[in-house]
Amino acid sequence: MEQRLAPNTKLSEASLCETFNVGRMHVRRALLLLSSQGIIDLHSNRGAYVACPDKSEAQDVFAARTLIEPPLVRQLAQEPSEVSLALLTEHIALEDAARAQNERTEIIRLSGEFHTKLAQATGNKCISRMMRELVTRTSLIVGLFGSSENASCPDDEHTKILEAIKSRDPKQAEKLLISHLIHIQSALDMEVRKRPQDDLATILG
Amino acid sequence: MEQRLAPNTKLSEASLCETFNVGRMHVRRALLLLSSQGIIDLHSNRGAYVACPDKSEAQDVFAARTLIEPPLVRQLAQEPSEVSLALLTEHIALEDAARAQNERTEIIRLSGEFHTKLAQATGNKCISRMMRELVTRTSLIVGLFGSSENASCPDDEHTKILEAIKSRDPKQAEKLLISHLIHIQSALDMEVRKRPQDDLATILG
DNA sequence: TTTGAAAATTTTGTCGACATTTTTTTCAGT
DNA sequence: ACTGAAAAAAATGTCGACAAAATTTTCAAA
Repeated sequence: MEQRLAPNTKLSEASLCETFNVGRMHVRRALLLLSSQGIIDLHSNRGAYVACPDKSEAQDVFAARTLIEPPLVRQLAQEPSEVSLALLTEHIALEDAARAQNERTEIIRLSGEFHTKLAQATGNKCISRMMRELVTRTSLIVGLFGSSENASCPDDEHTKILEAIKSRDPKQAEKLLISHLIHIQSALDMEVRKRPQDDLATILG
Repeated sequence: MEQRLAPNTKLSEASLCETFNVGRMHVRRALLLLSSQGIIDLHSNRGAYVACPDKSEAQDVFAARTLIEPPLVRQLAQEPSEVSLALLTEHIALEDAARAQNERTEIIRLSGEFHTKLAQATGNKCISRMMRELVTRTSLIVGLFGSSENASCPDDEHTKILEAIKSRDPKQAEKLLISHLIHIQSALDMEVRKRPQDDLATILG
């Protein structure tokens, strides 16, 4: 989620055991679950690697989000609960703080998490789970295909979406969200992918 | 998917090992994956049980489907591939055949699978996977809350949806699908749930 | 130096044994 | 009989050892 692990990074069981001080069984369980979420790939007899989505997979993720998020936000803007609005407002504050302090990994994580929280605001566990998975995979894709600069810096787009929700304006919220998704996509270059990379222990410390 | 295993049925590791002639490791892996899909519940130190969704969870599943499937079908009806149409047509034939021969489990399975195949027809792997999970859980819910008679017998509703898609009529396809979903829901009684039940080995043979 | 096959090492996959927890059974006391 | 605590049985969780596969290294020949 924080893009600290580059796609194709090998996740060997031994390293993970050492890093997290747990037995192989726990590591294997975790890897199995992550692979079921499309976050890592499990190659038989060859180990686990951070997933490296190709163009087609990336398009599928965005198409799925384009299908789900607009009706989701529309619905949310119809009758948002006060609690949800408060949580989202709080989240925006965190995003701003992270941006102010220029904390790259934090910005990336929170940036995705906003969308997860939109889904949580519906109060629907299925939808939350689906969005969480889609957002995680999006993070991977942005890390792979994103131009290094503007790596998912929607600046105030989240703020505007939340404002539309607050003013109970479904049409506007949906419209802003759609253009937000398009904006994220347009910052990607699906043809050129970055270099796969290396050393696990160094990264996770 | 075929509703042969009632909610709350205990799935003990030993039984599963015997039934499928595999080691405990394989059984445990399978159980973990099934639990990640919400099909079974894993209680720590107490084993695996077929999930028994409560009213709220059931509503979440239907709300998720109501959110996703209409735009999905709308999109599909805009430009369906010939291959997809052929597959769906073929599927309807299977459904009719099963109904003609009155094969209960087959009817139930195919009935859900139609929706999965609608998702597959979009060619989007994410969407397919999400729908497959939602459909599976729906099957469980219908088994739990459904009045025993008309257990998911949409008769010709699937046929009509497919016809709307064939005639490139997104609005109509969406409309039919929405009422289809409502129809399924209305056959449920969320208040009265059926008896939890028993014996695994007998059922799976 | 380069190539390629064989050996050595490392890594993953599977199984069985044991510890822990839960469930069932037993059995004494009311 | 009925209750409830103790004992027995059964089930789950975890670990280490070994087998199988993949990767790296070694080393001889071109």
